[in-house]
Amino acid sequence: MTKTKDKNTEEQILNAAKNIFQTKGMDGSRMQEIADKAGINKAMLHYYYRSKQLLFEAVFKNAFSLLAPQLNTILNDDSSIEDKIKNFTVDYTSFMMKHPYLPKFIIQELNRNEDFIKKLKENAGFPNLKKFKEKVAEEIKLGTIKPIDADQLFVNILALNIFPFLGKPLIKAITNKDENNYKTFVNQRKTAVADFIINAIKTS
Amino acid sequence: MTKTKDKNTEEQILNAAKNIFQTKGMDGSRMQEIADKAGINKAMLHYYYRSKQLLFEAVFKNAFSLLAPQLNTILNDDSSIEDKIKNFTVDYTSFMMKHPYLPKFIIQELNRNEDFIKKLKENAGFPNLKKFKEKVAEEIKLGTIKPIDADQLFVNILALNIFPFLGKPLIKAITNKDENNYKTFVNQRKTAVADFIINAIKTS
DNA sequence: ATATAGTTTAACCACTTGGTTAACAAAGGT
DNA sequence: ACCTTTGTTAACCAAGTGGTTAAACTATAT
Repeated sequence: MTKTKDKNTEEQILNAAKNIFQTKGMDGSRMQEIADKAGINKAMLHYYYRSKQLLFEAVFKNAFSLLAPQLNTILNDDSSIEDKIKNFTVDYTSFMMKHPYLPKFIIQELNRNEDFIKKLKENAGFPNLKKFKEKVAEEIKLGTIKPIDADQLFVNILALNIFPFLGKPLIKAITNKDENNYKTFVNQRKTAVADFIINAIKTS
Repeated sequence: MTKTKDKNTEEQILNAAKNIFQTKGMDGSRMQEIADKAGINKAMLHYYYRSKQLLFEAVFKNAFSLLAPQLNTILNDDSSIEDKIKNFTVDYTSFMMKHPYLPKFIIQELNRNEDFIKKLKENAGFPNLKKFKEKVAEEIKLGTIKPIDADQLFVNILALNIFPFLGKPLIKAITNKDENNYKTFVNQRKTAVADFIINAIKTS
């Protein structure tokens, strides 16, 4: 409905496609709806992107290329585990509050087509756990954190940060929060989650 | 394709519909495909369930009625927070390993149609946090656990337990695990997650 | 046996879907 | 000016979509 003007057609289409695909998913989206939102003829979608599948892939890769760097910061920098967790939790949550559809879009579409991730894995910049694992091993040896499997720790960090954006309708219902309460709740998690994780792993 | 015989038609349809809807979602599922899997004529779907929407709702309610009791155990029993967490983590993960599509199906469809949860909320047996909150407050007062917002704790528990079933393709790719490794990984979480949470909240 | 009600099917229908086409307009180079 | 390339549109198309129908089959009661 609302069309964002003043851009060249190709970018216009990509923006509209982002909007529709990310809210409705591949299966729930219609080419006509994307064309309408872009304010152009449906044939233009095919002129620039050939098919729904290719247009979708353009949107998906674009979305994933926003998520991956978020993960890489925690994985590849040289700070302590504690700092990694603190920074990641604040940064990731702040970022996702600006792009609330991103996590569900990526998770949902990866579940729909598991082959998709294979292509992404070949890309440079795909998240790699090597350095993170070394750092965890090092800090366990130093005694600053308790023994824990690095994969488990990584998944825990991810889970605590991503889940509020995936399970929002369920959480809102169970905890009886309206949109505003929920926003406050998620904001509090920026520090609450970091504290929680650090308490769980730091040596007492 | 594979049809499970020896049941009355209505149940046959519901089983096929479960199978298709839970793997492909409402938008990605076709009535013809459900009919094929049930081994019956497509008209029978409408004979017994009137429309795709109603058939879907039958499947969804059925699925949610499996999930809700899982949550209620942790919320409504009288055991200590520590025992709640230990039991829930083992029980929930074991249950979901048998029904791996359930979490993504429910989360995805709740995101697709946020109104849906309103109907569910009216149902008796919809998860309620009252007793859990009281228990958390009590243990904080007693000093057995550190001060923490009960909603945050609840979401943390949920996140750590559910996320591995939502983000499986992503986690598998990042942690470089095949199907078998992943199964082992999730199995280890039955105790690892409980320990993690308890470490995070117990008073030192 | 025969009527009655419930069950099942093949064929059909209107509409939507992704995608194509042919004609046309705009721009750019010569 | 003229031609070629690029961008854009309305109209169209075949395949698929959820849903309906009328006829046939099955069982059960009378």
